[in-house]
Amino acid sequence: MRMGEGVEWGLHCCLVLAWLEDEAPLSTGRLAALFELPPVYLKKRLQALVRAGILTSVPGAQGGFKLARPPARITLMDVVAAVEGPDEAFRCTEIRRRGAGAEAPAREFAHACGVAAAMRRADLAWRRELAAQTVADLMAAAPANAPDRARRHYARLRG
Amino acid sequence: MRMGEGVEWGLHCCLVLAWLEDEAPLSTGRLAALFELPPVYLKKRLQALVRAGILTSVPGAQGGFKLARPPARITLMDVVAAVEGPDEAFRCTEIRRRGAGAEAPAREFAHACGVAAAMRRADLAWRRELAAQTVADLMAAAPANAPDRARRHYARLRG
DNA sequence: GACAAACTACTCGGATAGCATCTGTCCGAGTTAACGAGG
DNA sequence: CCTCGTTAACTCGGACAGATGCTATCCGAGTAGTTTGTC
Repeated sequence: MRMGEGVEWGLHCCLVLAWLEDEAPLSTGRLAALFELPPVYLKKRLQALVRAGILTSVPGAQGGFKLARPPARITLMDVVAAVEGPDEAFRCTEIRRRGAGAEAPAREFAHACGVAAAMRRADLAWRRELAAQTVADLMAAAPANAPDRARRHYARLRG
Repeated sequence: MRMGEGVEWGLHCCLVLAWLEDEAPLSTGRLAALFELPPVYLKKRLQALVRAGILTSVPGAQGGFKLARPPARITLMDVVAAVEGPDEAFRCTEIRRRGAGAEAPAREFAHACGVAAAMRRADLAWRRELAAQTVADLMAAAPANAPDRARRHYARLRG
């Protein structure tokens, strides 16, 4: 059970986009250069964030990406769901109905499987924790000089 | 980010092993027949539970698997970690050090990356919820006649 | 100098390989229980 | 009746294909800003 690296990329990109909001929009190439990431593949991931309504894309020359709403209103849950998909990790295949369960009365399956319910409880706790943290919180936790460093590095890319 | 079906299989098998404790050990074939699962692949997953110390295997004729300790002392976290591996879903690749971060002083990386810390917080909430539930809790939540049905179905397999 | 057309730079979306992991199967080695032969 | 060796059933561990999803790249289509050409 492993999470793709697109989540890490997406969150760091949201952070940079929040710091360099006045430089917006930032192109894929510049954004990729800030973290030495493969530009084309990063673009694919950013497009997922656009589809989810977290970023907006500006086409044309000097185009790029910018945040669709203030950092305080972008939760980590939003980004994870956008990149990894909305469905939960555990998928119940209802094996309780197979084999020995085949002869059980149908009403016994009216309520959810106990195993699935337990896994769902854990999944909800995970989602609740992700939804409680925003990109603004990440900005507050970052080193004080990180924004300036990103801004300088970005200016060098433009020059 | 999807979890393999081995977790579902493992939990249901632990449940059956707890119900039919006096019939132990249960062979892979019989256990697989109770849920109509591919026997050989199920065995591979059960071996993972043995390596984790959740089950014990009895070799030889009339051999099979049984619980290594009482159901109340087997948490869902134990089973998930045994089947899916112990490492957490989010893996920080330290992209903060690449590109713009390359010129930052080394001491800035002494504490963990904010993004990784946030994801870790959610992961811990997930693990805490899994560790708080045991196989005994699953037994209590299951339908009252499910154990008897499993026992009858199992007796038919032996006959 | 003003306007329009062509041009450039960029993004979007899909199509396409390469790779890793998950799913599933097979086989040989080792272990135990049951059975049978011999004393 | 007891003992020992053989047979059978089972598990363990690893080795080996197929399927699925993730990583990564490329190309054509569309859009906005810029440049060039014409009046």
